[in-house]
Amino acid sequence: MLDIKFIREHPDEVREGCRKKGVDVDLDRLLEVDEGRRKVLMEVEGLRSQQKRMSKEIYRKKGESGQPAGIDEMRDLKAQLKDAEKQLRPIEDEFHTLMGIVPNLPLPEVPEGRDETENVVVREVGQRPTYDFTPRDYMKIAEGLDIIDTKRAAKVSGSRFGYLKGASVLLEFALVRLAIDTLMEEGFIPVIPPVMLNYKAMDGMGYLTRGGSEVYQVEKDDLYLVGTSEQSLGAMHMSEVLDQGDLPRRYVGFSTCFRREAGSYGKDTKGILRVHQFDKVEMFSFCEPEKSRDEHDFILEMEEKLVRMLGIPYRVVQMCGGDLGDPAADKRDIECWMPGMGEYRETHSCSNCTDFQARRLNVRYRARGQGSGGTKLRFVHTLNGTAYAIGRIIIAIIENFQQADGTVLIPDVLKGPMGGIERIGR
RNA sequence: GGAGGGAUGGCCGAGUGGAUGAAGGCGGCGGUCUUGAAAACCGCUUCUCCGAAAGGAGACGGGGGUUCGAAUCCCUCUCCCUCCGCCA
Repeated sequence: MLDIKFIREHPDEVREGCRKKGVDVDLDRLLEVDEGRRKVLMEVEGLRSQQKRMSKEIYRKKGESGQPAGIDEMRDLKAQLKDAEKQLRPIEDEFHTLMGIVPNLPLPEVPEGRDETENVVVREVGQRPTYDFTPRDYMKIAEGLDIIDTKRAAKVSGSRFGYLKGASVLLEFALVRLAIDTLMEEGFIPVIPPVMLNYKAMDGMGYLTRGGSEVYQVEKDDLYLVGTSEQSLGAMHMSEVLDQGDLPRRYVGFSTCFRREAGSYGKDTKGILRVHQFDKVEMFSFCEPEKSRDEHDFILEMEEKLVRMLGIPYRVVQMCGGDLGDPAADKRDIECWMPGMGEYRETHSCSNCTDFQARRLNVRYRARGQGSGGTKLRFVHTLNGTAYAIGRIIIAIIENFQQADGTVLIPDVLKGPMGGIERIGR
């Protein structure tokens, strides 16, 4: 959610931001409704003011001569007030609906562009491995090693599911532990959050407006399955006031993620690259507004560190305006090199959502002012970033460290947590 | 699933129809004292919306009702807690 005052005072900036994101919002209608709303609001408040005054008058004169005067007029006034309030309601409803569909504005430095084809590669890091054989696709290797089984998953669940088995399970736990240990050293608080959220929390994170079809809903209980623990981590401090001294407040969450993948029919249908259910370690940060750009850099730095630790070559990609979701003001991805596929594939993503989610969720902090003024409430900024999306990192490990004989070498940092084994074989 | 209790400011907690936006405490901010700090003492401190301002309105979990007037009475929904049952 944006600030209506900001929209009112900078309509062109908002229009420009929506254009850059490629989102069509009827701003003129919003401004018109806002104006009407304020007019009716003033009327209602005027009537209420009058009612209050008269009511006090009646109270003051109570003791005097029997039935107090003015009660009949009050009944009239009340009817009038009810009328005005009834008029206000649909206006308020439309106002909130329109406010809800205005996306966050992209930061000025976000490049122009319609979709992912116009994202900008910022840098490439690491040496791509060379092979004296033709590198295979990860699923071929994984099936050979019997560590990923999508066929049986299809039998019991449908397409876009998978069983991780044997060494891939150990790999998952090792990765989770590595991510949590690494991030705890940086002050992140580890969290295992709920994977089901109520409407208020899910809507507050801004993923039901556009992209709502991605979300699984448990209708009977009116709950939503998270697509990422970002959603439950961000909503954790809903309606709270944080202390300035506690910022930035950084969490590392581990959870299963659920995505309907509606609209991606035919895309990445094989294997576990794009599935309905996967596990992910995720970073989330609440910080002061002035510091969110730095915090964004910091989260990207953590992501790169985690990828470098594994020794996987990658590139950093700056999202263009058209490829940002509703809540993001800025977003950068990491794409890992996948030798089997012969291309870079997205494994990480970090976004600065500025105060967009904080406004919707009402997450504020008490800012210490100098002098006698004391303190002031302000909205925090929220940021999120992938630590490890387990499935995709397993893919990257298999593809990058595959051997001619179909085995996979284990990155040094993972050997210990995997019980000292050097490679995955049969 | 059954029975009961509860939801008030940043937090705890009083308040059962009228000047209460809300006692008291904690916390926070400022000050006195001190070499400095702590303690003690004094003062200030709810938030949101409308308005250029003066000022006005709203908010005691959400929604509705009764009343001239509701934190306070009634209805309803949600959430939390306790006990019993079931259960990983």
